[in-house]
Amino acid sequence: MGKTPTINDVARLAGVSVATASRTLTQVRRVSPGLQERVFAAARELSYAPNPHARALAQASDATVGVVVHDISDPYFSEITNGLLSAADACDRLVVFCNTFRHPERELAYVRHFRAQRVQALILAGSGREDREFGAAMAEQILGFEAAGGRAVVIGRHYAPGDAVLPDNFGGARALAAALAEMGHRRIGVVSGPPQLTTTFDRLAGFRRGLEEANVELPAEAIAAGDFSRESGERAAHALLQASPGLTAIFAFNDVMALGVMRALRERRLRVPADISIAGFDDIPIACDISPPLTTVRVPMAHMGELALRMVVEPARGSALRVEHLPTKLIVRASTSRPPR
Amino acid sequence: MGKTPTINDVARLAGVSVATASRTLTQVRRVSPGLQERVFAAARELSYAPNPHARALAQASDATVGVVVHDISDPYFSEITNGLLSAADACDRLVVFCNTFRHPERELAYVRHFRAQRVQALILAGSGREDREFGAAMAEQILGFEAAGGRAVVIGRHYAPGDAVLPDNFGGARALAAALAEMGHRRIGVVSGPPQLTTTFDRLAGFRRGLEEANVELPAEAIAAGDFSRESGERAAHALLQASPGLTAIFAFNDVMALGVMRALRERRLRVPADISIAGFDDIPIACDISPPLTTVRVPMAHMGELALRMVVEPARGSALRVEHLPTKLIVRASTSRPPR
DNA sequence: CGCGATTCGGTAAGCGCTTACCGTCAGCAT
DNA sequence: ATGCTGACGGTAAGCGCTTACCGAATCGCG
Repeated sequence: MGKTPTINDVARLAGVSVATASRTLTQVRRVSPGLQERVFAAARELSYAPNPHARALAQASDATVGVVVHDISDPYFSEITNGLLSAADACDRLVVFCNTFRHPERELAYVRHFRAQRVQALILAGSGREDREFGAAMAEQILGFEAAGGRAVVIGRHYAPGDAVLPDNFGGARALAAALAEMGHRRIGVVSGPPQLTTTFDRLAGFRRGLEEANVELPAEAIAAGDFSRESGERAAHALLQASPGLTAIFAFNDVMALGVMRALRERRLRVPADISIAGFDDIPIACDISPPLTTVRVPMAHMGELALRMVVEPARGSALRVEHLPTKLIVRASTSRPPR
Repeated sequence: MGKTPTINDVARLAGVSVATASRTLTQVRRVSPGLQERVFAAARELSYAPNPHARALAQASDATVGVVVHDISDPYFSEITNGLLSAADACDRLVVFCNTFRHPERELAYVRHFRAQRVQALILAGSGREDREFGAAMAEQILGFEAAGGRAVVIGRHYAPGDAVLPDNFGGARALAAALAEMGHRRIGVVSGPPQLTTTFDRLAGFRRGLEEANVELPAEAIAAGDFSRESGERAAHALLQASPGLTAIFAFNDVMALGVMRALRERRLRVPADISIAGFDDIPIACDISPPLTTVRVPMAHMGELALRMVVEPARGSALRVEHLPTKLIVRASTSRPPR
């Protein structure tokens, strides 16, 4: 009848015990070639698929990888996700995603959920937060998770323990500052990200450093915070130009906001880059497709995803935390040029 | 010690049997208020989290929703996914994603995987295929899944049984054809999608119909197939202009390819829309942010995702297949205008 | 050729939960 | 009062798999 076959059926058909069937199927111990063959044949004949829950229950852990993402529809995260998924496919792992919609509580809730599910690995793919309380709560979760044998990797700088994949936000922003200064810009506006994110913090610090090194000032009113969404970029640009009409360049902390900034500039009939230059961060795929193509800092997003997945899957070697620093790269395109006059 | 608490611990602490504990926690049968209270208190005190695998094993089904997507980094799918996830969050469901990278075999493999996992619900979020063999194989999987009590929803027209969420690809393309003809275009190029996808089929059919109704021809050499990627759009546009230099408009079957087309036109020093008009399909978020803003057909992607999730989660009423037809809407922006002269 | 060492199958005990089934007892009609 | 019903707790049997443990068979060596 229609029942899905169990390992018992396989064992019976192969004429062996369930132990032998299980062992051949999981390769956990040598089984003589003859029996092995019979078991495989039986499994194939029944088109047997092991019940992952039973397996997870029996061995008290689940091979899937849990991923917590801020916002999957943000190209930054889609790219990371893409890398993650292709690496997962390569090593035959299943990945479960959760979207926090940028709510810290949800982030914690999802991590707790994954712990309950006994996933083997956990990837935090959002930025970390400059928030003591949150950091402590998350650290507790992660430590508990790892204490129970789980493996955790964070993407971006977190105050959570665990292996990490870190893009060089600081260096990228610094290089961009240097480049803008070099072009002759002296009055630069910044559309930053949510202040509590470490990503925002690092990009700002890097940009500041770069400007200092070039002796360019960055007054407080030339900084407006966005939330990494297009709309926020648009709003911030208007605010910025209101407060400091003489800006010759605007740096948005991600490309998505840079798109919003561009739109704001169009509304104000400012030409890019003739009247004002604009730069973003990330180098999302469409950055080179818009007109003018966007100057930005390339973050190897897909690669970060792949790396994170591989780190989480390969066995821990020793107990040393692994931290992979990934370089970012300044990509100068047509949206920036020397300032007018 | 560090063991995670089980329902036994909760029962013991509350001074009841595991059956009572389980029943209070799952609300499956009335339990007297007094005991109920004690169980909840015990669970809270131990910060008990049920083991989802044990639960899935015991009741032979798993509350998570499996989603099969073609390419999560394609904005079309990220938007659907976003809708899916927010609906899932609202009803407290976990969602597992798989990316097929557009390989039909993987699509089948993932569906099989989800069946093995006994997920309660399955969403096929990619386009269907005009492929008899594939359709049959998929239909078999879906039927088997549903026979075992699972619920399946497809997004887009599939040859698979199951509830469906269907955007009006035909109508949208037809409306666009009418609009272009109305503007005066007579020589229109098409960058279509992968020929085996039902989405491609329907958009082409709709566009054809619209042109016929306006007495505009669509010769075979004015159609080039892409694969929904930016690069393919760029290549196809070059091919098209090579073959038919006199085109006054190009319709790309999705916005991502339209971006590629735009780039190709820029390379050829053609102005949009002064020299040539261009239109896309989907209305992905950046469609209105590029310059010129893209004329396109809006597909309610996020809404489709939400709807699919809700359909899959709410109990089946009767055995009638539910099919939700969703309208699409022509959005005319600056990338189209009347043809030159 | 005997004996310990090794290999490899099988038996059975769980993993943590749900739920069929049974027993108890209060409440009610007769 | 008695018997019946219904409500509600508990007992225990799984769900499908892994794996510790045991014992039989095989091997190599002195």
